[in-house]
Amino acid sequence: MKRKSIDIPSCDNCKNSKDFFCNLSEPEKQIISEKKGDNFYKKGQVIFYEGNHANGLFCLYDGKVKLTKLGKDGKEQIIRFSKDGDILGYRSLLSNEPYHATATAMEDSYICTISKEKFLTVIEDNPKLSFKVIQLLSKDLKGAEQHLIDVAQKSVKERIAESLLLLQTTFGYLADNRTINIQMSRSEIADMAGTTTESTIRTLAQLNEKNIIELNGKNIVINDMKELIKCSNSYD
Amino acid sequence: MKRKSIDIPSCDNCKNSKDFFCNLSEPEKQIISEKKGDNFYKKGQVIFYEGNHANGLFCLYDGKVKLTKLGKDGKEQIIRFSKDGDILGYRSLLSNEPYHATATAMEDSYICTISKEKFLTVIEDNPKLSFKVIQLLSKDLKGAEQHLIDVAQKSVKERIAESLLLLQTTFGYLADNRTINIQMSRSEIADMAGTTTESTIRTLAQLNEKNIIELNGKNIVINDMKELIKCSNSYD
DNA sequence: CGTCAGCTTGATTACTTTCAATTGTTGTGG
DNA sequence: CCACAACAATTGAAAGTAATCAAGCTGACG
Repeated sequence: MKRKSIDIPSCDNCKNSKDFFCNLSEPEKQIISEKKGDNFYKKGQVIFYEGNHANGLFCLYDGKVKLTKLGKDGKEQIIRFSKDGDILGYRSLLSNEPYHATATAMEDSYICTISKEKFLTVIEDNPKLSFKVIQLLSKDLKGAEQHLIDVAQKSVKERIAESLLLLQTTFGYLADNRTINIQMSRSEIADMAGTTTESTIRTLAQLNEKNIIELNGKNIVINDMKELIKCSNSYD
Repeated sequence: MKRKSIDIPSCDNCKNSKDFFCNLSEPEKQIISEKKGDNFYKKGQVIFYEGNHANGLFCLYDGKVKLTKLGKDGKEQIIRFSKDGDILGYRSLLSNEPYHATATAMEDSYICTISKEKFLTVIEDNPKLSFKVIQLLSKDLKGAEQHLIDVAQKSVKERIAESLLLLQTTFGYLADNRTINIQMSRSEIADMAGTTTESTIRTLAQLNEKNIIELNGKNIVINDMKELIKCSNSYD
């Protein structure tokens, strides 16, 4: 099994210390970082399953994760992504409910685990951390509601364009500044846009035809961002 | 203008004191309840508009409210409902963003307003209130994600059935224990299910045909709950 | 070099929307 | 109280969109 060669996780390098956990006092940081579990997840490996009980918080040190929910006839729907510096699983943990979605590594990832107890200890005495959680939830909720309205009202073509734009804003470009920095199968893109693999393929082919995007296997290059936005019919 | 004859709002009778604000100390309750604005909203009246700046928290004493977002070509999408004892507008207030949705009274309603400053003062020193907010957001997020997957994967018939079920669980029945306790136009139901008015009418007619529901003008009676659930293809 | 999974394409079918026309309801002013 | 206007609900027919089904194709890998 090949591993990405990255530094071994340390909270000092972790983007989360600068963001989510930035308001922690030194003792609090100690509590969080000592004896945290840190794990390597291979591409495709599941971090937690929808319906399972939540007993920890996941801290994404490096990698890319998709959150999916099972829908009608077992069809998967991608509801959100996480990447370096994101926190995962805080919602189920705080509302004391089972995970509502399944988290899967989209590429080899390093993810640390913070136990429920430690996290709750720290958050109880730290209103600023609560506030961070509120902000995260607000952001997720806003995203979910926007996604909802997109799926409800847009055509397949518009949803595919929208999905590509979301992938770009979420994961950015490769070094060439043109290729979206994530590889997904056609069926994963379909799960994201809420359509079928076949329709996804046809739509991507159309966009390729018009030189709006360029397809290199699983790499997708955005040639004409302006036109892609127009295709997505964004109204915000 | 006719008004529903209800008691004038008092925090003592308000469901929110027993729920959202239940952990407040007496002095805190004083701060919140003194000089709060309380207002009557006529059916159809807008409480706040998408895009406007948030400067207060709304406390729904009595009534029913729909939250809508504008989508493609100005088509409305209903994203959520609020009713007696619900809090509105906390998200935009806490994340210091403009309202992301428009709130409209679906029937005559009494809604109190708590100023931003007062609310922030109280929440800063009250972790339990923060936690309440986190729980509300979690619940909304869960609902939005479920709604997303429903709209993305279900047929119009399933979505209409689902919408009726949601209306029932949200607003309950009238005294007869069979009629859904809310009146909506066909186009509002369409905005909820993410379809057109015509399709909504046809689908409701079908359900009526099969004696699963009964249509009395704007009143909808659920005759066969079991079958309606089956129609909605609920998988949870 | 064969196999398997993912990708692609075409044809057909099913479902929804759209458009147009009609009927029904409600509120208002005379 | 009636007539009218405005809006909501309904119905039918036609057009469009996307899903489904079936069949090749391709590339990675043992």
